[in-house]
Amino acid sequence: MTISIKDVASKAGVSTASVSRVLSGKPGVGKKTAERIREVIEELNYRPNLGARGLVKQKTGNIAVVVPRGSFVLNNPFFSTILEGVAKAMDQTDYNMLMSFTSIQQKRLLETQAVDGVILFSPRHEELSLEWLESVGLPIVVIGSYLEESPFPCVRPDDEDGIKQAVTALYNLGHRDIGMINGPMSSMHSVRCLNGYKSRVKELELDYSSDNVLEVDEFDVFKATQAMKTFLNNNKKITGVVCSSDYLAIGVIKAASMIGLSVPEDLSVVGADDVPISDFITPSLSSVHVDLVGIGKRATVTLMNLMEGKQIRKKDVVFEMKYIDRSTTSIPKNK
Amino acid sequence: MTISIKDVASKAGVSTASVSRVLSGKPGVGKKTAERIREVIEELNYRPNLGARGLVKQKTGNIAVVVPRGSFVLNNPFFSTILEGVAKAMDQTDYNMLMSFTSIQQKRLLETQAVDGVILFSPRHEELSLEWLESVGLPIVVIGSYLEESPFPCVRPDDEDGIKQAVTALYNLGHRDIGMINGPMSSMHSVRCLNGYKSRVKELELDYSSDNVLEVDEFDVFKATQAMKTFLNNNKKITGVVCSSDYLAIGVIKAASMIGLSVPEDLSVVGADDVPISDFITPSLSSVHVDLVGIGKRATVTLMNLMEGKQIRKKDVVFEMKYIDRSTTSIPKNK
DNA sequence: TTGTATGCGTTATCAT
DNA sequence: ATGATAACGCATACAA
Repeated sequence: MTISIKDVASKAGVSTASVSRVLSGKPGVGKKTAERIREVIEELNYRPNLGARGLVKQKTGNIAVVVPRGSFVLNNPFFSTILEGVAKAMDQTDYNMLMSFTSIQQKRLLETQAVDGVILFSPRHEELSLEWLESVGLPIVVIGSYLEESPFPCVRPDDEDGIKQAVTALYNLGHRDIGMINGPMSSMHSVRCLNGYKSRVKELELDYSSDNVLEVDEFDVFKATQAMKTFLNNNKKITGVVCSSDYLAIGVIKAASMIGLSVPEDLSVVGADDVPISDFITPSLSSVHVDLVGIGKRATVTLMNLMEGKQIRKKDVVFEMKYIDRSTTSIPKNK
Repeated sequence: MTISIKDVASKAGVSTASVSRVLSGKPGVGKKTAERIREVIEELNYRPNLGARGLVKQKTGNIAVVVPRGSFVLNNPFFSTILEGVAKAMDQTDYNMLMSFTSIQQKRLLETQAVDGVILFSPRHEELSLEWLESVGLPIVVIGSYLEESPFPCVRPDDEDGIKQAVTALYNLGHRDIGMINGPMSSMHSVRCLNGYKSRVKELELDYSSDNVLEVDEFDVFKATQAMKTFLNNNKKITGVVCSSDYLAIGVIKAASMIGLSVPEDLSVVGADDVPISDFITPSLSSVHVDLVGIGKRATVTLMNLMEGKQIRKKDVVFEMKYIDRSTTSIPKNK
């Protein structure tokens, strides 16, 4: 019993064409008739059917937000903060946000002409194939970088430099044995972070050893914490650690406390990305800040431009990072 | 240049009707022709246009997840954890998740026949009018309770009992001066929590005073923290506080640390809902646990049933809560 | 079993 | 300025 354009047309005594014209604000309809039509629309509380419109215009009016790795991400403040930016920017447009978490959903979403464009949160190598992504032929903007050879515009933090700043900050405090907690190397993000760590450590003429870096999977918080515990136990000389995410940093703090190390007295910890909660927990987390909300907004705007056929100036937009000194870092204790 | 059902029909040398039939797995098509059609579909990599299908079937295939109060919620683990449950359950269905954060978006989404049903995160009184919600005539399930007179099925934590348990736990530890940090009373949740606090305090024959409860708006974290500081300063006799959410509890811990109170030595803190990060921070937060993911799942399943026209047995599903003793609570210090 | 024809709610083209 | 009418891509009632 939905009310259609025909209903308002007949009630207003005009053709559907005219109604459609006033609906889309197109010229070619008399002032008086237009007025009458508007009244009827109001009266009947008519709302156009977006699906039908989409059918003829070949546009759906919604864009897909594709986040791999399951719904886990929702509880990761890194993602949710960027998502906040995406949502805010999207509110400025006429598009709706279609979220999908599983690959089955994602495939269906992108293949069934259900969206006009997609925002893709950087998948890992094994997750979404570049080939398939290209084959769907949709405008795509990726957040957080994917593969080097990806043809899609990308918006991301300068994570490599971020980690460098973190190492430097620790060094300046007097730390000489600096460890690193990283995510899995199947993600470009982790690769970049490791690069940053390595190169800065060498620049500072500290000795680099793979023993000092721990690679964990953030999905399994429990396993990750366990790994950190043994890592810290096996590397007693480490006085400070940099992490590739705040999430991991919070885990390290927990692991440290479990084995009787206090932060920052016994161990300095710095995170990365500076998610909102990092300033909120006690002690507040030293981190390398980046405008995550801005990244989400920028990605959305870029996608809009892409969909309008505009030329994209920068195919790779990187947001600068900045070290924030808070309460999980201090001068190393003499051992 | 999208490929349609006609293309596969002609290439297979059959009518679109037959193609449509195999597509929807309906009987009435020969084994051999069906096979041929399937081959062509594969060959052409044909995918049905969901919009067109929706037009004729009067279904869109997606459901709206309506979260009021802006994208703020994304960074609130309470919401994102429930959302995780919604997403997981949704993955089991053929529906897509359309998220909306602003009221303009929400109106458009629900009015333009863009969705078949909606999951509504409990709005505050002033946000979404019951009248309007009913007028759109969509199947709606609300999460976390809305208005008493709401006709929509609802899934929520037993927050009233949760707060009672929190008060009791503190009492059993020896606390006699127990404060409360609550959200704004425009939300049913806060109303319920206050009720629980009041009634249990009276049952325990502690004296109730409105001076002992602070009402803050969780949106403005900064302001909230400030308010908590002055609250704690003005109520030195309080040795323990219960909070209507873990989010607030984390804030209290920060406020306490700012004015030199240590948790739990000087002040015991209990949260509510037990979001994942609460067990992860240091010291880990004592809280009243509830299966948030389960709530999300349950709401989704209920919505599915509602859309299928099934009779809903329980119009009000409440999930029980259970106190979890962790590290932010202890025996009160003698003053 | 298979095909034809119509309609779903719009927009757009072409007449008038 | 206005109105028929043909698409859009699909499902289905009805014929064959």
